[in-house]
Amino acid sequence: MYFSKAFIPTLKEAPSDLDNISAKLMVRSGMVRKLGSGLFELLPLGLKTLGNVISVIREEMAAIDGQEVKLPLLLPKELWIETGRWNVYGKELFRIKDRKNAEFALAPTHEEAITDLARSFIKSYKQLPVMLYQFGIKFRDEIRPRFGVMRAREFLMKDAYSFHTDDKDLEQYYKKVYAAYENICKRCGFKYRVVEAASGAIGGNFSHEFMVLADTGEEEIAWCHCGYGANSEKAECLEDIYEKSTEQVLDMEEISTPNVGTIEDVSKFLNSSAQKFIKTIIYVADGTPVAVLVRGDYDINEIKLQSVLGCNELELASPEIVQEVTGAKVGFAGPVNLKKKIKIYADYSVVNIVNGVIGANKTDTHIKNVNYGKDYKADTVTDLRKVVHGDICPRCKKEKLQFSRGIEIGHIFKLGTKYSKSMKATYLDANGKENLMVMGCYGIGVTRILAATIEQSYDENGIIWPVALAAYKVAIIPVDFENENIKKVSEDIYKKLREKKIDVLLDDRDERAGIKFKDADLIGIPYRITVGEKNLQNGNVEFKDRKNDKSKTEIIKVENIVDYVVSQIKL
RNA sequence: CGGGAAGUGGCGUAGCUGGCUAGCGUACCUGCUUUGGGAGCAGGGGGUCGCGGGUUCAAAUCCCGCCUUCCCGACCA
Repeated sequence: MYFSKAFIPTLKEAPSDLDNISAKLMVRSGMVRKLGSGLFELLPLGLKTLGNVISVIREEMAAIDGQEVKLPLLLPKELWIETGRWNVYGKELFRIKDRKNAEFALAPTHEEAITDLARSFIKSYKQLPVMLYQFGIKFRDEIRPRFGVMRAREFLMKDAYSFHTDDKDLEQYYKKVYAAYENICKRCGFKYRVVEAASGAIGGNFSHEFMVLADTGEEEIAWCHCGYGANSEKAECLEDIYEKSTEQVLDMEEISTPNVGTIEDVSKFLNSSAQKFIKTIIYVADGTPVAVLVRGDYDINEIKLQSVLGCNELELASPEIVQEVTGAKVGFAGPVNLKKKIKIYADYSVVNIVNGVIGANKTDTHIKNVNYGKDYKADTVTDLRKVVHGDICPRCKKEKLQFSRGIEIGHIFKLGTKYSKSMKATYLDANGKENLMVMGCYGIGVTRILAATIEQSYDENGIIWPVALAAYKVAIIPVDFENENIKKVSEDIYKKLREKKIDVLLDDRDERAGIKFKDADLIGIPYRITVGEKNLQNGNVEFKDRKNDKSKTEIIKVENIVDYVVSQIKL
């Protein structure tokens, strides 16, 4: 492509409504334009780069027998009613009506559609396993679109779904997908980490996230040198790490604590530490209030709680409900003498507290010297808190957990029969018996990969694309395109590289060399050939790797440059 | 949804407190000079100052409403 004919509107300054580095660079380099909050137009350069990401993914999917399909974006409500997600998915689901007033979902994901497809054609165990995937637009009415294309309301996802006869077969295939995803990460040049994750609204009980490491990432990863890694919202806390104090167990005593509701206030008031506290929080799970206990210096992990409760909707109880359940204002709840009988869920951290402090379920009153077993009991004691710095790795139980930030670019799930059950997707086994298909699903944020790559690979001049993803692998910069000799040599190199099937951008614009260098750097073209008068007099051109400092260039003979570039690209 | 900020040529912005020719940088067009890391000079085109209403002789500026965007907290590839 000749630059003068290319639609690559680069900008010197980024528009002020962009927040992070990758969004700014994507807009400045003319890859995308922002149309509205969470809405981006892909321009030729962006689409061409995205195409390279798609090619990489497609090859890896083909390698594990994935077959590509294309499903509608407009999905009938009925399918979503079948799985119950029409109601569960919430406000994030775009819902629209047609002229007949029939309702549709703008697809945020495609489990319903694919399961419907599978059940209509797959009848026999002989047809299994099968994996179908697509590159499809997804719509999600995000609470807060952010970070350019990383959290957009409309984005491109590669979503894959596999169908199996049983768990064992799924397990084997899951491992293959895992490996394919690792290949994709490697080919995109990512520094990444695979972590255990919570599965959220998609469902299932087992999943892995592929995290691209970047300080600007939205996710926090907890990991250990022993190999353990988990999304911090999923990372487990051990049961037996809480020492039991040897102080003498005392009897409960009510104390007046007027207007001191928060843990901080009460510990000051009692001259005690937050570790003595049993924080009691009232939640409403699918309409039913529950009490949740955690040690005062920890926080409840709502994702763990939701999974323990097995509920669809979980929210903090309103002050009215707290009043109704405890008989006191917010801030004075405790597990002893709850006014209304509700289930109590306790985190491991509270059990060993000796002579603890709790709310008395009476406004402006606390109780001290509370002991588990003697004074109260929970219905369930389990892991309910967030991990914190200093926690021990739950796997090796030796080292402290490390924390990093990451961008989630892929997520793979073992769905089991969650969807095949609700949608009655069955097959006949060798004995003629009907069974539910066992499913897995596997997503990659394709547009997000572009942003994630940039977050990991840029400098003060712009993007540095890995060769595999770069829209143009080589930029040819004639210092003066009016100069016949320079022009001839540039065009000659251009032609020869094109013959080698290499994408090249020849900057034939009537601009000063400085502008051409700046644009090539901004766009992030991995290799640059500069054709200038001085070097040409000696039969040379200049070669530069974008990754290197600008002073670091190589002088190459004109007749060797094409082969040299080809050898560099293959490296 | 709650809390904060902002909307002025393509992009970045000044002007708004204290109403009265809408300015600067950059980008764009023309010409001359320049020519290896975002050149200089001269000339030029482009803005219903987010939208609607109000106050006023007069509104980018003051008042009311709406819309949009961004930032901080509950979703997820």
